[in-house]
Amino acid sequence: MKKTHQYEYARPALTVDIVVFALDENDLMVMLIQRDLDPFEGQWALPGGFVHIDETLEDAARRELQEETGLKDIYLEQLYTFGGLQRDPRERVVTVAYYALVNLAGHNVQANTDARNAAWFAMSELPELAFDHAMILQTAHERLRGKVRYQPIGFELLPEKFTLRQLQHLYEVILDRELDKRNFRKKVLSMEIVKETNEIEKDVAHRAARLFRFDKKTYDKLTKQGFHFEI
Amino acid sequence: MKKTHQYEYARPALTVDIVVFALDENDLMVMLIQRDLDPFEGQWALPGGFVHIDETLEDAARRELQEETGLKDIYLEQLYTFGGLQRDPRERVVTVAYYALVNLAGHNVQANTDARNAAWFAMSELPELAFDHAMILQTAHERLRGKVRYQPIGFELLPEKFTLRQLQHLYEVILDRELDKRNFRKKVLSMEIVKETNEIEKDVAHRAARLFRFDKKTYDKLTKQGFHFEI
DNA sequence: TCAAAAGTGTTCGCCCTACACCCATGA
DNA sequence: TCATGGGTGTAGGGCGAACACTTTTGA
Repeated sequence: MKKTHQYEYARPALTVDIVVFALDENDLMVMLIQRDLDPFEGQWALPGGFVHIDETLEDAARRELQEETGLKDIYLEQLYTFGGLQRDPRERVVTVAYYALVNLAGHNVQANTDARNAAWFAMSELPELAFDHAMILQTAHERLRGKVRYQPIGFELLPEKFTLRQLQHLYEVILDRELDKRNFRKKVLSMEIVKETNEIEKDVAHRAARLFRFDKKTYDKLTKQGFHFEI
Repeated sequence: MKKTHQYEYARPALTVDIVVFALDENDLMVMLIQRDLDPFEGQWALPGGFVHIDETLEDAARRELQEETGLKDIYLEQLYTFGGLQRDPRERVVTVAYYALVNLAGHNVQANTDARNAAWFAMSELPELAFDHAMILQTAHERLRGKVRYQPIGFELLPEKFTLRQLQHLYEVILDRELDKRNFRKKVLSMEIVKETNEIEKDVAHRAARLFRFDKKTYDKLTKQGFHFEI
């Protein structure tokens, strides 16, 4: 790196923080880390950490996620950059926040030894959060609510094969309102991006539902033709 | 500031860049600055600069805008944060991009002496841009196209009082398609957020159109009641 | 009186909504 | 056979799309 800076002023520190969402039976869940260092020692916080000089922002977010929670290869999207002056009591820290969506069943967080301080919390039963993480989490929640309706990102919260009831439940939890079963099915199936498999659910004490999967290829093709996903 | 950093690694530099949009008779315009320093000396670039240690990101964006273009008190919103490793040939620079909307008629850029290197360009006739600013501009353009349809931000590009034809033209330019005059008027007027004034346009060589204004108070009230703007 | 843009109404089809019953399966 | 959720059809209303003519004004 050349030493030809125009400005030699003090620089803010730069971090990433990640809001990881998942879907429980009944709740939207978020992954939190219990801090083992000051400040806010013992309090819960979003996973995250400093951006290294030789990694992109998304790389930093993925690295921190893996280190702190064991999660990898998951859907990740930039959320917003928080630059308030008093975010961190130690010094000026600007953080680029990301949000991630995972399928709870497919990722065993507890298996990772580094993740012993990580845990899932229901959005309705959150602990007090360190720093301004409550605000970041709220921003992420609003973004998810808004975006899930016009981008097919909800599928990231489900296993590869899912029932239409599961999909409907997902929207009901995120949008926080009930949907009509018949209308929901008609709408989803009329878009051709959710394809029937010939498998059915297992181990249920009643008629087993058919499993479907999201057909990304068809979605991409239709999108190029001007198709617009919307629930 | 206490000197208790956990990490003393090299830090990326942090800047802000701003995409300022305005509306000409026929085109969407963007404000660019001709660089007078290396790198990219003489090339056009987005206004922007380094974030000071004691100012928020938005404050930095507003300060740079005023210094470089003379624009102030305008609509400004965070766009995206760009953190690629090779954005700046000198060193690692992360930039928080904003976009701004201004009413061309209301802001005389040329009046500001510091803005002698600033100029408006039609989006259809852009010069080559410094750094990764072409990508930032493209991202801003996509955001504007997407957002203008479901948030009443388009009014920021018009004078306080405007004709429905002007408003329609705005949407036609940004969305890049023609709209039906009758349907457009019906839709806009059926939402009660655009109010008739009793003034008419001046100095036109034909029947003068009535002037309208955006009623933010009513918009906020309706929004609280669940109303959702959409064109 | 002409040119140029302002301003207005109606029909049609589609999609969203609301709503109730039969079906398949495991216990 | 019963309990549980899976799965389907239809009618009505509202909204967006398509479309053409009259009005007003200044030149």
